[in-house]
Amino acid sequence: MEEVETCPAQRLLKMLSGKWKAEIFRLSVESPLRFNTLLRQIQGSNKQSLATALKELEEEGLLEKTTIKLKPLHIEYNLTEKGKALIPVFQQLEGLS
Amino acid sequence: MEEVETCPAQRLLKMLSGKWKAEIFRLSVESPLRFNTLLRQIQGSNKQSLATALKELEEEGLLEKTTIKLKPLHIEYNLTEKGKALIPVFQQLEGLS
DNA sequence: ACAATAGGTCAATTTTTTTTGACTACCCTG
DNA sequence: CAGGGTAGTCAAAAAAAATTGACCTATTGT
Repeated sequence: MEEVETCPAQRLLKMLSGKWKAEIFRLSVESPLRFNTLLRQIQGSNKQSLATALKELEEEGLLEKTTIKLKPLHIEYNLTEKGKALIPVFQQLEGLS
Repeated sequence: MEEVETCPAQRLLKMLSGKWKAEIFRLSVESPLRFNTLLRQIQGSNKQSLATALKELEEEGLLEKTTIKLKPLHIEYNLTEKGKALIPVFQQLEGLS
């Protein structure tokens, strides 16, 4: 399908609007995320959806994936600077809810 | 389906993320909107989608519908105060795009 | 060695969103 | 009174997003 891209905020807005993204984002502000922990934290979600959401947030440059090579050897997702720049946007949205 | 509503920004975010909403919003900042004009302005859109988007934006309290009872007798959609409060949110989003 | 945990992928299905086309009804102009 | 503009609605179809269940690999703990 032909994407025409008129409004500059549209793409970002659409990317953020997936069913679990806002919640993932909110949790990422509190602490680094881990996949299975997230799966347990967000009731009603599922692997596939979380995997897709995390990948898209990563591709958008809002989260970054790090392999922690010590002790239990796991993966962490952290907010990037661009991600942190979105915090006030969420706060404003919450203020209007 | 059971909606659980965890993140407060989620509902608003989802409501704003429809395919044509950002563009409708952007145009509404410039001037009052009229249905058929919008249909011509937003290439690729269609009646049904615009009607749905306008209704949802209205229900959310971001736009208000007014019947202009003079001259050509038509309907206008204008940004409400709540709608105007969203302008800086869009600006921030555009800044990050 | 065995089972559990972590972090996923894939294909198929279901649900939601968007689009299409047909159809209304009310003015206004020539 | 015919044609055009305005502002829609409705049902059906198509497209996109979300969910399910099976499967997979690697690392740990016992």
